[in-house]
Amino acid sequence: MLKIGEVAKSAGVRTSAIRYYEQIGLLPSPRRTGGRRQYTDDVLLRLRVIRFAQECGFTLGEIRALFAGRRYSARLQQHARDKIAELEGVIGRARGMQSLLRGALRCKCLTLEDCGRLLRQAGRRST
Amino acid sequence: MLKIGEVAKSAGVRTSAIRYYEQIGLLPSPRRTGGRRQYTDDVLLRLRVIRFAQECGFTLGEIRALFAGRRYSARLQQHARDKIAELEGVIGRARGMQSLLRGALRCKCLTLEDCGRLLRQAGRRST
DNA sequence: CTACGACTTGAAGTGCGCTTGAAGTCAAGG
DNA sequence: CCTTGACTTCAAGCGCACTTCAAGTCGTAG
Repeated sequence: MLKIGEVAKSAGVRTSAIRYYEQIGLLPSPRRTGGRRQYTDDVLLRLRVIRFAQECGFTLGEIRALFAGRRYSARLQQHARDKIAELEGVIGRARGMQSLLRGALRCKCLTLEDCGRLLRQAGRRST
Repeated sequence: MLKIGEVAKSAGVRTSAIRYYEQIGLLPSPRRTGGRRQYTDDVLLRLRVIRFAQECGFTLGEIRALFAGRRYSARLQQHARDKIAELEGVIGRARGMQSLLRGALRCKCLTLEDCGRLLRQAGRRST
């Protein structure tokens, strides 16, 4: 059993963030001993997934939905598929921005404006 | 010459956002006629770049820096190179999240927890 | 000339993801 | 027993990226 401080330390999150996650229903409310939260190791895994999903651009609300859904739920599976597609868009945009920046470096107009030719790629596809 | 409303419409941004961008120095303050902003077509290009960069995870502050820097500035070029590298990370994480979701779909534990094996990939590399 | 809508400014409000502060509680060490 | 420090709750505050509101101005159509 881990105290919140230990969890925070080993997960690299602040205790305030952990309490906040619990508050918004992203983490289950753990058993308490004398009012204090007692965590099992599971929470560390869960915090890792949360951080990871966050880094991929998921909001806490979306992550909560992923956790909360019943297994085998068609709606949830669809959500997952949508997200996979969305991430494809993220990747495409990131690649586009890379080539924009690389182009900018090459053509020395790193103010980006006036360098319209770089932006024709950029103009396409919005989210 | 375009009025703010026309710019907003053709760029798909709200006028409030345009004024906000100007306020924070992301868009230059345009010439005014009787107090009203008069834009040239340039602004449309600029707004496209702004939106695009935003979608790639740049903050408005960073985008402003990219615009503001003097051409040929070594510091700016370094910033661009750093960003290119950062985007590599973004792409990697997005791919990781995709395979996490795909794995979750396959193994039917779409609550993501209990599915620790999917997370070994996730555990690695932070930002 | 007047009415109307699109514009102006400045200030306050919004939602997200937390953080910070105040006031109090619990438990382990000296 | 008492102190210390990590914990508790609840409320307020913060930074970002805007939006909304209030009060007033401009210019064009009728």
